[in-house]
Amino acid sequence: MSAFYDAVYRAVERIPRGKVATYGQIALLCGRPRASRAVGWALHQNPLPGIIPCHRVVNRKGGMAPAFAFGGPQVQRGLLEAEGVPFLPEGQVDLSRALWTPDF
DNA sequence: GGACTGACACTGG
DNA sequence: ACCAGTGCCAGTC
Repeated sequence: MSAFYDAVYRAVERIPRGKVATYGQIALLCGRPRASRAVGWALHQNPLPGIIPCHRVVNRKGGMAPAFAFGGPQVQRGLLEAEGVPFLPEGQVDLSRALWTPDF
């Protein structure tokens, strides 16, 4: 387990309820603006399910991975909707309103 | 140590 | 605006 992993998990946990963040955002918080892929890797490992809300992490399109883990995209959508995240009829997150901005 | 892979992002046509 | 190609980073073989 590398420090980068910890940084990724820390960033993901920082995402407030009702908001979502893109892999790029997480990578930026980790100090690697171009490590979006590595972020996906870290989340794929997901050694701490339950404390790591991976469902709050989406790609820049607001969608999700084709092979999501905890039961399928439908489950993620349900979790996000339960948190108050606005969804588009296309089945994607409305990044215009739900994108988390690490202001402080 | 080198090469391939993977839940992405960006630029160019 | 959409499709294709390239770049990035960390992990695993």
